[in-house]
Amino acid sequence: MTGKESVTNKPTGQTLGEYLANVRTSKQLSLREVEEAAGGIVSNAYLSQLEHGRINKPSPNILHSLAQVYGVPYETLMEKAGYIAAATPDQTASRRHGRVATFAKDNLTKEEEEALLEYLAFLRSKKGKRSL
Amino acid sequence: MTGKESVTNKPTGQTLGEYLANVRTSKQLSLREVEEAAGGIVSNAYLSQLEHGRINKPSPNILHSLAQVYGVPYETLMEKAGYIAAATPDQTASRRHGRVATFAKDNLTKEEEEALLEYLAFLRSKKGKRSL
DNA sequence: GCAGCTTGCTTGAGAAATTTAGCGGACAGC
DNA sequence: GCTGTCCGCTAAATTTCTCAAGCAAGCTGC
Repeated sequence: MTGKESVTNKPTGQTLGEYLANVRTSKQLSLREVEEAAGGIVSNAYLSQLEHGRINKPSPNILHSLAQVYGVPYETLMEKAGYIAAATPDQTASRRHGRVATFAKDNLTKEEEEALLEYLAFLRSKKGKRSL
Repeated sequence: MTGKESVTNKPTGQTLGEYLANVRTSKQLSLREVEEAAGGIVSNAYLSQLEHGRINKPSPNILHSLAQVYGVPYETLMEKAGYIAAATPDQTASRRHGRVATFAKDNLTKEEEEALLEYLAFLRSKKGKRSL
């Protein structure tokens, strides 16, 4: 499609539904077209409910899909859906981290690590299976 | 209800629930700890249902959150939840770099990862109890 | 004009997902 | 002993989401 982004939307007091409806009509897409463009992740029926405010908090993956299709920032939708509060333009992208990665690194003791390495070696030595 | 269902130690056939339970216990996290670490995106109650296979298709954002907290590849969870058709081991191995952070030394295949997690859980279960 | 077809949207029922509130058990401190 | 807190779990209530219609409007050819 022609990349015509003349969608002048100020994140003012628009609800999620209003906003979505606005963007869609601006781009002159039908509900069914959006459904298709989203790869079926949102049904046209569901979109309708969304635009009419019958659903308060669609799950983030739906919003993500719509953000893609509409070419609007994901954060905007997330904010309007009430997942992230307010959002001063400052903290849009980098919210809180730290905690998440903590577990990632590991809490293996040395013994455990050795045992696991050994076991892994064992696993690999007998690798002859072809399943899956 | 106390389904002792086949605890086949065949790592390949782990369900989403089994896998999640496995990872969590390996890391010695309680349900409520995970809830907290995920920023409240998954409730402890929900996690419990998840681990017991009472939920078929948790939404991708939940899975993503858990993947972050547990440090396991998102794709693995997505696949186990049935969103993407099972990838061949080869594809999975080379697909991305989020490999098991618990054991980042080696490049583990998905099967190996599962086997090791299971084994680790086994190791720790013998070793004694949690001292909090 | 009006049948038949298509396109855009809406609706309602029902199946899932997700949250809230609460249970009984284990364990520490008093 | 009690008391409080944490654990995993579950039943029930709420909400999201899907699916199968339905309605109105704009065609087309007759």
